[in-house]
Amino acid sequence: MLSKKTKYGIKALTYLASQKGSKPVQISEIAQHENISQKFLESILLSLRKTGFLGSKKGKGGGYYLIKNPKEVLMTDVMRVLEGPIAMVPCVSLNFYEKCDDCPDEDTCSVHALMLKVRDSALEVYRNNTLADLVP
Amino acid sequence: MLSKKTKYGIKALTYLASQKGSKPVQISEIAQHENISQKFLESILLSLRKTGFLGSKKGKGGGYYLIKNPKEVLMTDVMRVLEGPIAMVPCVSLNFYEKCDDCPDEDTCSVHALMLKVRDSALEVYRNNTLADLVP
DNA sequence: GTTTACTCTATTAAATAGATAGGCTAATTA
DNA sequence: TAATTAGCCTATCTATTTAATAGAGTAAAC
Repeated sequence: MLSKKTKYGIKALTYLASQKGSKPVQISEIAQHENISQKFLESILLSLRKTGFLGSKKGKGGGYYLIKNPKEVLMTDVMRVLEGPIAMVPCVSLNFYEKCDDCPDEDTCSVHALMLKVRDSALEVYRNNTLADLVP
Repeated sequence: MLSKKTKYGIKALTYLASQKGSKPVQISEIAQHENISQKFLESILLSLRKTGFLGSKKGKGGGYYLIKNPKEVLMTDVMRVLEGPIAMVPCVSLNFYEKCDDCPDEDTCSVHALMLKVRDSALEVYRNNTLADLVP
């Protein structure tokens, strides 16, 4: 299940990507336009700023803006920051690998084998989609 | 994240599929071989029986056994029973569709568009894998 | 009729998601 | 410089879900 954090984050990013100029957009405007709890959105945008996707400006006329060109923002990166691992199981994760404590051997594990394929197929989708592709 | 229920369920199914004869296998044997809490496994196998994947036999010499040929058990069906929807968002689910209450229009929703692609790619994997493919 | 092993209900502990509250800080504008 | 605006940060709370566990009940085999 996709978390609301990720859902809201993607919506906010595409909203920013759809802006004409590069003027900062206020949190309240994004929250209203996308039907998101403003306080919750605050924390999401903050983490997107800390991870290098967004810049911000304080005070009157302030707000958030995209740092990169939407065409250069891979959904792989967005997903990893917002949702965490793309793999459904840590033992097939590229960026968040962890060994299963119950599984004696990954090479003969049926779950491992299946989830590896699922991860690859998801990765391909995310790699082939940038933020620009999501703007309607 | 894949739930342990699904993980254990798949392991149990592949263990049963790897059996030579079609004799019932006891819960305790599966639990031991796959490092699964026996009580938890009990409830999982029960639900797999109720959904038509397994048969069971009570009393001495009893246990669980596969009802169908492993080659005819699509992972799509296994996943839906154990994990629930394959889609990461209800609004792109084939079998568990639900409208998002916050989203005014699916056709212009960026999350919807992306998750549709992810669902399709996952579906393709599950459709092209049967239980037989998972046996090492 | 005793043993075996599945069946069912109930309970509980832990983790996580989602939301909310409130004060702080920096920048703008008058 | 004072007032206002809007992002920054920390803390807390509740609901839900997951995973595990306990224990009594029931059907079949021998």
